Amino acid sequence: MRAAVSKSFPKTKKDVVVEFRREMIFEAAAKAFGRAGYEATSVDAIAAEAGIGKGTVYLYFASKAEIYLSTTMHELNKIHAETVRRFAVLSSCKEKIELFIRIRLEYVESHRDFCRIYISEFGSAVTQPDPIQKQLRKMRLRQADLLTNAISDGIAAGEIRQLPARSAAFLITDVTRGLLERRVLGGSKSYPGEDLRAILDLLWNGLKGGTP
Amino acid sequence: MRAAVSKSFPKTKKDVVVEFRREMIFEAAAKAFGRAGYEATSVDAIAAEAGIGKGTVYLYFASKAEIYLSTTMHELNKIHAETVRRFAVLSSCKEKIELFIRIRLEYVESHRDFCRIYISEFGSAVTQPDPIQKQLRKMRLRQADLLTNAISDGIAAGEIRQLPARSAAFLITDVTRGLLERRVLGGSKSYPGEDLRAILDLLWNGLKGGTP
Amino acid sequence: MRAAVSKSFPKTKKDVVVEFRREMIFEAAAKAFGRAGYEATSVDAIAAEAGIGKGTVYLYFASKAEIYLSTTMHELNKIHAETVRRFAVLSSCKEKIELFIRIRLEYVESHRDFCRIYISEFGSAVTQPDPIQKQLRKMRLRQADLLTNAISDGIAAGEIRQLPARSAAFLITDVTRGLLERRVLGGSKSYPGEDLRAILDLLWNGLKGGTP
Amino acid sequence: MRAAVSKSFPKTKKDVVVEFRREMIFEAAAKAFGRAGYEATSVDAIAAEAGIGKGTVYLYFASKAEIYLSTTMHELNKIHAETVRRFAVLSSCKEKIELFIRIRLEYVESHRDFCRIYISEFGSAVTQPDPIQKQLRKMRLRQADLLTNAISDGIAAGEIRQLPARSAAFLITDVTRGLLERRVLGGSKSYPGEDLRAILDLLWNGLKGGTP
DNA sequence: TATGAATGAGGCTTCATTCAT
DNA sequence: TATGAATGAAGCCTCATTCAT
Repeated sequence: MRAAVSKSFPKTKKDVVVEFRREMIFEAAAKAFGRAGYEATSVDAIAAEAGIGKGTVYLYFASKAEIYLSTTMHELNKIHAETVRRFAVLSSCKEKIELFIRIRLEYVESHRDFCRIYISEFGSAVTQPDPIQKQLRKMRLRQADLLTNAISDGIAAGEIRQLPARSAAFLITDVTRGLLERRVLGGSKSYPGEDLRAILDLLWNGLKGGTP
Repeated sequence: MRAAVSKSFPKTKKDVVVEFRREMIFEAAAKAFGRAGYEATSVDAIAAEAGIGKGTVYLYFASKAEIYLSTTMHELNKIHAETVRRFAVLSSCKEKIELFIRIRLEYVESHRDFCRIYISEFGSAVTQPDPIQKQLRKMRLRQADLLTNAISDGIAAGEIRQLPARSAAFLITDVTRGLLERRVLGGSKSYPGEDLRAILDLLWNGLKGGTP
Repeated sequence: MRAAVSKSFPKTKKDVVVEFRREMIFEAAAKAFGRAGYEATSVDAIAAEAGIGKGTVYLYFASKAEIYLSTTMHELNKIHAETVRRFAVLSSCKEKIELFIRIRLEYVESHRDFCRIYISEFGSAVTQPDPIQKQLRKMRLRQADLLTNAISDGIAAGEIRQLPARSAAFLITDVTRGLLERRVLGGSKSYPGEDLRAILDLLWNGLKGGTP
Repeated sequence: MRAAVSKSFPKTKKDVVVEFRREMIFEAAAKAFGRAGYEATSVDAIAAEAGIGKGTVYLYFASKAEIYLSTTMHELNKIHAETVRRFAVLSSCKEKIELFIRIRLEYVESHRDFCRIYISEFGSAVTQPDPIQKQLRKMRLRQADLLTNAISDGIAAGEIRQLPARSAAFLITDVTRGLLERRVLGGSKSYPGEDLRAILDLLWNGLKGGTP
């Protein structure tokens, strides 16, 4: 039994292995869930994708629901962390909004598998088992908060007009999701750059506001 | 899918009965799917909700997937039709956009059960079986087209500035979905009116454009 | 939905079918459990033994545990009922004890399959899941009570000497179980009649008491 | 099974270690099996109880079934040996019978964990895999033989009347098991002493016999 | 036409056993 | 020698679908 204190620092070899395995499974699960969604994905499929035995999965996760939730949180945390990190060096609200969207677009490009989760689960949170739903909602709020803060700052700085920051933040997250969705589903024939530029332009005009 | 026109004119009594039964099942399915999502809803549950036998459901639909798709399309068609109908009497783009959103908000209020489908399935379309996905995508495009046209008209009329109508249309549909989602999930504590007004304001400013 | 009143009398056709099916499964379950015990018997095996599909079993029983408990109670009830019925025409305690044992011996002969449950589960009650254990214990007590009463009556009638009726009753049930066990496992080479006669003689002498 | 004598005289150090380890596991297994029965006890649980690795268990036992059988035999051998040892100093049959039961009652008190095995497995022997069953039956016969001999001696000595010694012996073992069972399951509210005295009295009267 | 009993494939999870370290 | 991570067979149970009535 490892004492509470030792927990943070001296990673035992076992800890490393466990972390490695979990990461492996995260990746496989992201792919598998991304392909078919929560219900339609079997634990078998995840194990196969990870190239390990089905039983092995249960050494690292207690249940299918936990795999799902952990995988989703793991990825969302990464995106969140990167957003926070890169926000730090920016001062203007405009730049932050653009970066917010751009990070997610990049993510979608480089994580074709997981992005489907990113997109669909925010949406279909409606139908998930309850504990999962709660967590997902929390993550979503946390994401919106990044923007809410940026916008509030922008308002304070006179960069944008007086408006309800939170509503604006949600508007941006919603639009971002739609953008990603069209990228992934290929519904939009426009070059992503074009679509993005148009969206940003619209957003920005909306935020800056029609000063008569 | 039976197009109303396609089959020779006089609807037989049988056709009427069939239509009636299907309608019944649509309603029940909307409620049931809305409660729990596609996978977690059993055909049994739908039959029970409709007050008929499970076997009977299969006389009117070939499979669970078909029930789902048909139900979804049925509802979306109703929304679409109403939108078209009410667009007809409006001329300004601004009014149309507002109406587009308002119709959907009203819908959510009066169809608490089905609206979860409306919301989640646009999102989780990503993870549906392929034929379902295709149909849903088509519906989504058709919906966006209503706005695209309205916007194009607005541009032509000089009501709003020159901008890619399609991108703007998608932006509106995405924002609308987010709005509904927050209504249903109760994540937003703001009065719906407030949130809506803020969103409309933002949209409109974005569309009208920053005339310096 | 059948009203509460109608429950006892007019057996619907469905009730009959259900009863029939349950009986079928009881029989199969008795055989299967008898062969291998609770844990080692699969629901599949029971279904196969009954000649029906696995899913069908679950139309009549909620779980494996319920099958087990119901089957056991069903059989034990039959034995109990017969004992009660045949006790009614007897007056002497001696006869009752002999009948008690004889009924169970007959049962073992004619129900080779279930008798293993009868025997082992009284014994291995120790290791069953809790709700099962409780029920089994109750059945066992009920069985012993039949004898306790008979013995009390015998004491009152001066037929046997003063002694703790309950302890004596348990002694008889224990001995009976052992007798059956040896019959079923074939461990005893003595003719059953001999063993039985010896046991009865011992019991009777024990109960009647050493008249000096 | 390693008979102490069979292998050349000088026990190697290895033999000692092996014996030690097996003993450790016996103890742990007795506790674990006693808690939950054969099927519901995992090898993991046994290893944990013994404070060793799961793999280690398999260095000393070939399978779970072997652990079970060995453990049971180990305990039964201890009881048997003690019975033999303490029988040696007694001459009357009556004393021996009383001692036989008393030893087992004491055992139950001091080995709360294993006693459940002692009780249930004689009973559920019916449902064990065959090789286990055979061994258990043998142990049971050996146990009964102790009593058979004592009774035969008693008859020869005129201490008790002429009767089938073997049947009487079984009767005693059966009654003993029942006694223990009630102790462990707590079904009997009578003080154990009372129950025991009543049983002994009954037995003795039965054996000594009805003097006409 | 309407029904729901019957079915069995398939899903999640556990656990005895093996084997590389 | 000791370990425990890895495995996959096997178990319980659900549910979409069929079919005899």
